Amino acid sequence: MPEGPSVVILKEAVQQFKKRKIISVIGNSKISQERLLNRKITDFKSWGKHFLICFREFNVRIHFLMWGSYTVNETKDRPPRLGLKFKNGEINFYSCSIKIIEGDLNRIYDFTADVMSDIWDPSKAKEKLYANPERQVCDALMEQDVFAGVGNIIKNEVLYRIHVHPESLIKGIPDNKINELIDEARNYSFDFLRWKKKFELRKHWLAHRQKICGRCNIPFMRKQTGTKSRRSFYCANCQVLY
DNA sequence: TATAATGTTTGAAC
DNA sequence: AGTTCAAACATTAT
Repeated sequence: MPEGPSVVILKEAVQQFKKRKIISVIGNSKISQERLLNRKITDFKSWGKHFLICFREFNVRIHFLMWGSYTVNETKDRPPRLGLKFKNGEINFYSCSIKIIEGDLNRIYDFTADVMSDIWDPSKAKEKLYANPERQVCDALMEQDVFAGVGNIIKNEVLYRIHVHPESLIKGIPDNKINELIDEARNYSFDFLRWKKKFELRKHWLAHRQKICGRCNIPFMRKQTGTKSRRSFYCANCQVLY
């Protein structure tokens, strides 16, 4: 369930529990369950891939890592890591990482770095990119401090869209391409959101897990790239190595 | 059935 | 002391 747009979908799915009191807490997470019991949720927020349940004096951070999932008003056939019940329904979180964050979220998170945020700031992203000119673009795009919410699917699709080879160094990429990179990181994320809501995300993949380049009609490269060593799918012909 | 994969943190090893 | 790297976490589609 990982990338940023999926967390936005979750946030929308739980709006019915905003301002509601938790009447039961279950789960095998290490966090204190009694801390949540009888507390009212003030808001749900997200920062990149982080889902945040806000209370008056603290927050619960949920990270789904690679295989985490959730259900709303349903259960799976195994105990949740955290399950919250309300008078009007329930949310269950499975195989995720859960942490309490004390105090004000703005002290921890820079929401202008979240590609899905209303206050996303592309100029700050650009500064952060140029602060590490030797970095490969495939690593830079996945850097959560720069592009919070971007994961491997978005990385592959963005680089294909803008015809840039994943192993290009930031310092070699022309300035107007850097602008395109930043714009598409956000654009594609919103396309991802729209398609995922219609359960047709995969249908629109042009690079991720694809075998043939639709533009050149030749086989895609598939390689672990960058220091993060994540899979890149790219066309060695039409994606330029800068 | 075995494998690989939308991710991150931790702590050991160098 | 700073960097690198494997392990751990745990699910599901292919």
